[in-house]
Amino acid sequence: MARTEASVTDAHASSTDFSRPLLAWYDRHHRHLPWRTPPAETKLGVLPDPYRVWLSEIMLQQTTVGAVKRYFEAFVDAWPTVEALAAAQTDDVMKAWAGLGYYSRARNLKKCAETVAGEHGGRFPGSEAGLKALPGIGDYTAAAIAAIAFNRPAAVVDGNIERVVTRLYAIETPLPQAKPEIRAHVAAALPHDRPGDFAQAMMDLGATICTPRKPACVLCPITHGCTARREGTAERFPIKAPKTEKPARRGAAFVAVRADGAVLLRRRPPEGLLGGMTEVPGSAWTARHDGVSDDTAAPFPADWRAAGTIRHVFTHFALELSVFRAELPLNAPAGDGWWSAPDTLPGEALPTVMKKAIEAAIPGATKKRRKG
DNA sequence: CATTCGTGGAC
DNA sequence: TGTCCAAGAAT
Repeated sequence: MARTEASVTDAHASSTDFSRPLLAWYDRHHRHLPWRTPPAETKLGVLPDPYRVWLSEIMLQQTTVGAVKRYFEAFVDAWPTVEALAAAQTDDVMKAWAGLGYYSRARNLKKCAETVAGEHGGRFPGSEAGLKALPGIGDYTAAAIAAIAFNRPAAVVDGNIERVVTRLYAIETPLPQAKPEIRAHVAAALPHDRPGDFAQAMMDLGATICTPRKPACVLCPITHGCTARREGTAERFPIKAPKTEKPARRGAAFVAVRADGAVLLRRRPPEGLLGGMTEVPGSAWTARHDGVSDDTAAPFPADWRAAGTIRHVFTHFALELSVFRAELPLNAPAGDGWWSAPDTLPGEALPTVMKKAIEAAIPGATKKRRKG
């Protein structure tokens, strides 16, 4: 059944002007986050430190607020300014990032800090174009920093805002096709007095009310102009293209344990999967099964013994890793890698899949001990 | 425009 | 256990 002309007109007229009720809701119900300046202060003209905004935005790319908080605190403790981060050792940055995922973000974070410190006098550009020219900063992050840290009228569009807007206007076009249309709606609604609060209000709304499943429409401050709400179809949006299934890969990992408990590690290539991170020696990860149930792929001859199998799911494939363990003498060579003692192992730049492999061979070896 | 790039929590 | 997916960027 076709929509009446009156309902379309009404929906459009009320939806384009949702910024005021949204901001009023944000003033009362905003989330308290370590990197955020609350609206009571932004309304007085107090803006957050661009360094902290940038750091949080990079960490929050495809990553939940809950996971980011600890890392954010650790980073600002270790490196309080962009100059401090620029002067840091890249390996220390990778170690601090270990476990957060998408490690190209950490590599670009360091490059970006060096550029800002070295070529911009330690100050982040305030324009979207200037920000987007920096490593690791794309459309979303440039707009977010411009709006939040500099109060520039930038149209911020993240996953939350895509969901909110596609529901407000019942946009049937699938993502990412619908992105320009979504951006136009955001730009049309943008309140020029509070662009930073508006962006954060939209994201808070998406994170706490306009959620992917079971949205709390009864609590929504802009439900009045929402087409999907009126039609009872909120949960259908946003429409997304079907995703391809993940292939399986297999491989072997070798945990060499020296007589003093040290473990043999090596560095992965700087680009690509887990680029620049630390690993134990292992085979290639292939779709085939050969050479993973025995020690034929071992980096050197030793008394390799099966220590179990671990599974880990990456973004685009699932991995099954056969883990082997061998005891090596104190004078065993490290080759291209290094021996990491039991007290240094937990602090290494080990991605989660590698911690799982080491844990299979040496339970507890990668756990960080609490002081005291 | 499609792929590649992690991880852990929610349901 | 499986599935989705979270403040996306680079190529």
